[in-house]
Amino acid sequence: MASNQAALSRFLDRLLRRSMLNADECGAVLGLTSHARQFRPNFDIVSPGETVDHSCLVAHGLAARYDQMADGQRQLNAFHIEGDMCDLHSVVCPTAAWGIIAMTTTTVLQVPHAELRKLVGEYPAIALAFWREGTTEASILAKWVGNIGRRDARARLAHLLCEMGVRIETAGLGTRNHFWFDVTQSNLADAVGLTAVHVNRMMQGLRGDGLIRTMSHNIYVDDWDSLAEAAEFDPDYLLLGSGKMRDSGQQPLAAKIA
Amino acid sequence: MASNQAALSRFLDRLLRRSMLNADECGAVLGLTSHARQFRPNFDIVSPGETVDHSCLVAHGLAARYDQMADGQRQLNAFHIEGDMCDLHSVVCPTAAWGIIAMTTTTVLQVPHAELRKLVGEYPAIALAFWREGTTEASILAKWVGNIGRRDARARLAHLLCEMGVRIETAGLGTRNHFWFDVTQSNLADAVGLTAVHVNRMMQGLRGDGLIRTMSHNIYVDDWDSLAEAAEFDPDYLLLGSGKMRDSGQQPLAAKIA
DNA sequence: CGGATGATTGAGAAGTCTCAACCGTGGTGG
DNA sequence: CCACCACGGTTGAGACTTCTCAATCATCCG
Repeated sequence: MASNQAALSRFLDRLLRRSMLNADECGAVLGLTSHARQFRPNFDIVSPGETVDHSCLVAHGLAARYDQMADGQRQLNAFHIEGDMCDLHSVVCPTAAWGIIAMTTTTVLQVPHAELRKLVGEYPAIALAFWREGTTEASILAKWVGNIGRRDARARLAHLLCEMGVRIETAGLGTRNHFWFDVTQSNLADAVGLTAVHVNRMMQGLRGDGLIRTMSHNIYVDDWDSLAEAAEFDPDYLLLGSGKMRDSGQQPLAAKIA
Repeated sequence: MASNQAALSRFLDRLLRRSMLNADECGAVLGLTSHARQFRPNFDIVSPGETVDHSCLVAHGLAARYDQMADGQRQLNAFHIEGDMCDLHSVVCPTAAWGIIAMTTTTVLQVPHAELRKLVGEYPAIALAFWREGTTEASILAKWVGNIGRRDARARLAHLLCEMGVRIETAGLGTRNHFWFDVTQSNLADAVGLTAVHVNRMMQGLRGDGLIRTMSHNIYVDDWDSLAEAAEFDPDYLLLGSGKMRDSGQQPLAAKIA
């Protein structure tokens, strides 16, 4: 279970990025039991409409949440990197309309809802930390709505690359200037609401202008500032700002220290 | 404060639609204190990036959450009808990247975070109900991503009208066949990622095909089935399904009864 | 070597945007 | 009470982005 521990530790790190938890609470998170499962690329981790009794922690690989259209088209609406509990909200809403799919070969840890509910019941600060994670998800989704609704193809792609770069860097899995992002151009198209053909041309544009290079699913951002400018990227919506909160004390950290 | 009570009651109804709360918990929600404020159309209820110490309950009117682009373009990513606490997540994330704007003349009740935190600390079931509300928001946002990313103009508008119809009907503020929706075509455009001109033509199309009629911001849906079909509308994502949950018992209602 | 998958290219079609004008209505000031 | 103004809805024409379809190329793997 060594690898399970490593993944739980990543998950805890993610929680601690936005919420303060004390030693007991951290221990409780690390004490979660889980069952590892591996998924091949393009296989469903959770099928649309499925009712689940566990949440999925991405231990290795890359997963995405998606919405399926009647004509078979697909729209991705989130990427889940290592340490993300992609299904955390299923604790309170066990039947979701969306599905979760493995982008690359992906190992997930299935954590029983019963255990998560127990945590939430025993530690109010964890309940609020989980709620805060959900709010972060919503904030990212809202940004995606704007990105897809109001930006052209080039900016959409640039924005997605900026987001993934910052998230991966924050999670300690790479840097914003070089990270591993194992998606096909067709997947990218499904994420930004474009066609694979058009994504191809726009990526050529970004490469041609010297903003990025791509080598076998490694993204090298050679000119971060220009990429961020093309994307109108402002990381505030990732809610990584200073306001880390301690909920048992019912006070923001800053207020508590003062 | 009679009108404040009415609004809190609508908010409680909304919570009870997806979560089971006992008499104490209901009483606690209804006992929230609040300060009413009125906003004229197109005025910010919450400005982008603002840090707030209260949440906003829409008591009368219509509000929308939005993302502002650098060139002044705007993308709406949610509508908030009467009884919606549009800012509930600000309890755990007081600084949001988005703004909230009044669509029509709107009265909101500002509820201090301190009170909401107290509720959440005292009643675990309320904490989970709030988390569940946030999850619902995220589910709707995810659907919007798909709607904007993967559907054409006509379907996007049809989907928005279906969503608002069902939400308004569920909230008891109208029916899906006739409801009040006080937005300009320009607002609609900002919601579905189109141009006001194109929204105009598409609305003419929906009217011309006999699906809807519009009269001074009243929407009459004359052919719901066709509208839903044009939209590929499936209300599951609104999470209004049967699975109402009682969280103190840590069991879904169905399981508890069984 | 053969086959599969993903990236790339080209050309024409379609959907949506832009700009500019005009119309209808409700509110306002003289 | 009326003229005027502002705003929102409507229309037209041309431009531009993105899509569609189909073919070719490159790489990986058995």
